[in-house]
Amino acid sequence: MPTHYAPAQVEGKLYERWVRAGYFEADAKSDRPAHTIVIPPPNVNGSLHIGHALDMTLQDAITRRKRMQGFETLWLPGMDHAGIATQNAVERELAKEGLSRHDLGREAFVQKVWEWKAEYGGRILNQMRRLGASVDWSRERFTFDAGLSRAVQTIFKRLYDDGLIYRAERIINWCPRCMTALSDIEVEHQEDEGELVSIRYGDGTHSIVVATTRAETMLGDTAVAVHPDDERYRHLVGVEIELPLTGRRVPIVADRHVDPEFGTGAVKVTPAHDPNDFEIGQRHSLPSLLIMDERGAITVHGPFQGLDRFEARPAVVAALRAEGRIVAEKRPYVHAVGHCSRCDTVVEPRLSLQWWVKVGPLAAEASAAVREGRVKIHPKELEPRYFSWTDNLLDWCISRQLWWGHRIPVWYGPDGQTVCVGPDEEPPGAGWTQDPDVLDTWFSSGLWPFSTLGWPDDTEDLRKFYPTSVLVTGYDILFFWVVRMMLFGLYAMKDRGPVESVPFRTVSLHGLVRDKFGRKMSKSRGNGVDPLEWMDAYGSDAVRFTLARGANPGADLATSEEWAQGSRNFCNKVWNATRFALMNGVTPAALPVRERLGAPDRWILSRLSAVTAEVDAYMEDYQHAKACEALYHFAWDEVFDWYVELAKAPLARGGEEADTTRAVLGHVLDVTLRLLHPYIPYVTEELWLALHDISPDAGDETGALGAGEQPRSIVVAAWPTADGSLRDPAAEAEIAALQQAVTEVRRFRADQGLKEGQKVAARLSLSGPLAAHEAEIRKLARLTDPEPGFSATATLQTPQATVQLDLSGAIDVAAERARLSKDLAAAQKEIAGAEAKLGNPGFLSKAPEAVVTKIRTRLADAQADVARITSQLGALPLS
RNA sequence: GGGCACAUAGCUCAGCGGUAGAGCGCUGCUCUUACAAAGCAGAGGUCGGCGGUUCGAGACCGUCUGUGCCCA
Repeated sequence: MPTHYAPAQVEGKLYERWVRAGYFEADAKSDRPAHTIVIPPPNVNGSLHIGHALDMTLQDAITRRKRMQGFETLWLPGMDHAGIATQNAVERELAKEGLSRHDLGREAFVQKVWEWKAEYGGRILNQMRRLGASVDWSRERFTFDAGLSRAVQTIFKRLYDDGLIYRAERIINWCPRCMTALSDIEVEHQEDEGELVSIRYGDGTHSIVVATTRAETMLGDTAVAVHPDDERYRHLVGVEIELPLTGRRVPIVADRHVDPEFGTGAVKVTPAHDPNDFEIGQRHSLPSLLIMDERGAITVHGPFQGLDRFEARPAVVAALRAEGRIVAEKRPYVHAVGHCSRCDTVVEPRLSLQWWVKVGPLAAEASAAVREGRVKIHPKELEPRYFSWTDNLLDWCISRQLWWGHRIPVWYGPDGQTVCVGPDEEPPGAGWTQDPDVLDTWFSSGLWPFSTLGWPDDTEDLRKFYPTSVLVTGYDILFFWVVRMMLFGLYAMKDRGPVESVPFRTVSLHGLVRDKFGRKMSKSRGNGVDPLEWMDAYGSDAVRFTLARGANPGADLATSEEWAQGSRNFCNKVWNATRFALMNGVTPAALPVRERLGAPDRWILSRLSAVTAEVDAYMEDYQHAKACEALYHFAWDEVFDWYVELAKAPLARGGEEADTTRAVLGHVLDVTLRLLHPYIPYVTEELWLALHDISPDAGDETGALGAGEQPRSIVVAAWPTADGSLRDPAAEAEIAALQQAVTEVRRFRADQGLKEGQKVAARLSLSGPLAAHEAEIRKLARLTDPEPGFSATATLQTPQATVQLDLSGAIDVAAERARLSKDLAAAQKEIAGAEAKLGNPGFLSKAPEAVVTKIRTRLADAQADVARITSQLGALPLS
């Protein structure tokens, strides 16, 4: 075995072996209880970023533990078709050849996208393999597959027939670059610098000043609105005034939604290009004038026709200025502007005929499922965020003016008829045309927890694996994807009743991965990290451990290359500790009877039992950071640093004692590797196979294990359960005293500047159970037996040990005095604190008995420390 | 403007009513036969400010200041 773990040499080999053995494939016919996770489907055109790596690591850890626990585990992989992003990508390709999708035509273009997908799509799935994701590849799904498309058509038809999908003309978010409608959540609001221009409308008789950041929209104004109680304008309500540049006259209307405090208290009303203005228009039966085409160019006849909206804006302002209409200008004026989340183009609100989901009744169900505890949001602190969405959802615009996506299954007849076609129905014949639009990608990924299992058919998979057990995703996805799945799952599965219709029993939310200073990763900042580069440099396990170790529920995690290095170091430590064991002939064996175990054995087994219980509880509660932390410290500090050091002597002595030590070390390593496996699967598998003397190349791995069959991989080895009978407080106290004595001597040696290898003669006086450990203390503290002429030049004390040392010369009295004085001060402070409490009648009468006892013990210990340290100080030479 | 978080060691974060913790970084010393990707030892914090509740407050309540996020 090499002295360092080399991830690149084992990862690929092991992953292939796992897949070949079928460990990750779920069996719907199994009678084991199911544990299901569906992956939040990444974009078909995406590649693995650090956030995916975190999300997948956590899902894999959960899944691997459940698999080891004997659940029939399904972790289902797949991707979504990412309508806008994918269409954009292919259009960019076409543009290089000077072509647009319109040159190809709809059918040929969609075919082109499929070809593109076959060639470039799904890169991320291979990257998941590298990460070690134990997904069931036989069940890989794609939102645009035939089966999932059938699910989309089915639910569309049902919702349509139930009156929950309708078509209506409303203001939508329009992206003039993508040339499609967007839903509210696909719009990102950013603070942009713009201008606020105040314009005087009207003429000599009546005039009014309005302010706007979008001056060009005045071409589409059909009114000016003021608040009905606004004294300043009351006399103008009902009057028609001149709209500059257009030759039109528009009314002044009174509307309660106008804020009289903002600006002049009068607002221009452009019903076709602003959601609030549209509402005002509806209330006052105002006409709506569309003044731009789909690319955002002005369509109004006159000097501005054909100008892009951003060219038209200054042109309109200039024209107004020429007429003396500009009353005030504020520039720059910072305000929130909506941008397309796909291409960052400024979104244009636009009156448009689109398809909508009536969300109200569905959202009420989604809200109730969480309020009634049928679905748990973890951590609970994020529940308000969930409710803030489900309780305030507006109707969802689901149609997109794209070609890549599920086409809306609605046909229009020659005489204005409309028919929605179900999945097994024939479309109507000649003279009918299908709606040209496609559905929002989220419409299909909202079905993911059941469409992937074969819905709408009543499949074995669906019966076995739905509802899914837990959904693991970032809190930033809560409001769109999670809520969508809740809406659809509860609706599509309602026949199963309230408890069984939920898409998942728990939503486990993690945070965002940030840089080492806690800043958001971004392209402009250049602080993003490529998880693949880290995998190359430090191994997949190191990347996984770094992410899992930082994953506190619902909280962002800062990460940096140093921490990946630290995780790599940890993996290497595990490697070398196991390597040590193997070099000493350790193999897992039955634990010897208790009588044969020494105190170190009983101590480490006791700790193992405690840590097993702790880690198991943390993982059950999705507290990965804490589970990793507990494992890290147990493995490194306790097993590798102390137990392995204590094991060296008995191993060297040989005989039955060595056999016992080998058995205990083998057991502890075996369990520790299994506990670590969900987080660092590769190195633990490599070592576990070595420990069990199984060749990974033998090809003798078995899939589902039969009764009594030995696992040939840690992947299917049993998850450890804590053996409470191994708990041994006495042994823990005994080893703690040993550690205290050893550390005290080491500390003294370091303070005195003694070389590490320099032996020091010492006389030990050990009390209680510690008396049995003189040899261990001498070895670990590098103390030799006193020789004739021994002269104690320094004396060290711990509660159970007195160590006299012969340094054969003067010691550094000042250093020792400084040290002892510091300890003395600490002990005295402790006494003062304890005495203050015990002298307080309120404390004695009101504090719980256990706390009072604890303080009394602490006082006594501190008093003993003061006595001991004082005597040590007194014994020091004066100079 | 509305809402929700968060302020603890140099950095990033745990702790959430009864002795201030971790990782990294830092300071010494060591190639001690698993590991220098290591070992040993150590330094470092009036837990953002001010009030309050309590026998007792990083922890609970109020308030101020600062930061972040979501929505408008």
